[in-house]
Amino acid sequence: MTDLRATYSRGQLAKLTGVKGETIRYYEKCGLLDEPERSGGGHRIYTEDQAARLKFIRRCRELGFSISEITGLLGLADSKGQTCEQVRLTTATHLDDVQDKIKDLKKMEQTLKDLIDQCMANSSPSCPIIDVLFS
Amino acid sequence: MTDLRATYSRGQLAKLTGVKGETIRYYEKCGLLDEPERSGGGHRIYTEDQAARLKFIRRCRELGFSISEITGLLGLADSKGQTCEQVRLTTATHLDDVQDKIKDLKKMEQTLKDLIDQCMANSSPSCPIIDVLFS
DNA sequence: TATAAAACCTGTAGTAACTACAGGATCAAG
DNA sequence: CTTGATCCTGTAGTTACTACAGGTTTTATA
Repeated sequence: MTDLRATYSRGQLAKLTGVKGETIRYYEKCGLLDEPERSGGGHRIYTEDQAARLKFIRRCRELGFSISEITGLLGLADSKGQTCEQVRLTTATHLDDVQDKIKDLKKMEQTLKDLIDQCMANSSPSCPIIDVLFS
Repeated sequence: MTDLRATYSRGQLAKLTGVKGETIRYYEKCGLLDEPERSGGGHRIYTEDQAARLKFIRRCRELGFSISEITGLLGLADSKGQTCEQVRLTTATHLDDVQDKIKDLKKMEQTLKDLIDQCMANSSPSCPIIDVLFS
C-alpha cells in the first residue's frame, strides 16, 4: 500500500502535480500554499495534503480561475458548512466570464476570416487587410 | 470642409480614437507611434496621419494582435511592394491562435457546466465541485 | 488681463501570473 | 568524500497597460 505520510521535495512535488518548481514558490508567496516544513538545511518538505491542495489549484488554473478566485474557493473548501451554494455561484460567475470571452473571440475570428477572404480575392497592388484597417 | 491639416492634443486624440491618453504615451514609448511635434511648452501635437495610425493600432488591438504583431504589420504597411502575402500570413497565423483559444475556452465551458450540473443535483452535505476538483 | 481649473509633462511603480536568472548552500548517489 | 543535481533567496523581466506624484502649461472665465 502507499504510504499516506509520504513527503516530497519541491522538485518531486513539481513532477507529481505538473506545476513547475518556481511556480510552487510563487504560490507560496501569494498565500495559496502554506509554508511547508523545512529540512535541517532549509529545503521545503511537502506532505500529501499539500500535494492534494496543489493539484486542486492546478485544476482550477486549467479551468481559468484566477489566483484570487482560487483563494476564495479554497477558503470555502476549508470552512465546512453551507458553502456549496457559494462555490456554485463562484463557478457560475466564472462560467459567464468564459462565455463572454468565447463570444469576443468568435467575433474576432469572423473578422479575421473576412479579412483573409478579401485578401485572397485581391489582385490590386495594395493590401486589402491594411487598407481596411487603415481607414 | 474638414481641415486635413488639423492637429490634436493628446486628450483630443484620445477622444477621437478611443485610446486612453496614458495608453497613447505608452504606445510612443513602445515605438508604435512616432514622437509627435511639441508645443512651445512641451505638449504633444498630433497630426491627422498620426491619428489614422493610432486608429489602425486600436483596431488591431481589438482583433487581438499583440503589440509586436502590430509593429510588424505597420512595418509591412509602411514598406510598399510585395507585402500583401506577408500580411495575409500574419493574419492567418493570428487566426489560428484565436481558434486555439476558442477551443480551449469551450473545453473549460463544458467542464464548468458539468460541475454546476453536478452541484444542482446534489443533496449531500459536501460540495461536489470541491470534491471533484480536490481528488 | 488675471486667475483658476483643466489638461499636460516626466518618471516611476503597480497590475496578473508567472519565468528566469545570479550566486551560493544542501542533498543524494556512487 | 566528492560531485552533480537540486535547492535556497532575492530580484528583475514579461505584456499591455493603468495610476499616481509633483510640477508646468494651456484654456476658459470674469
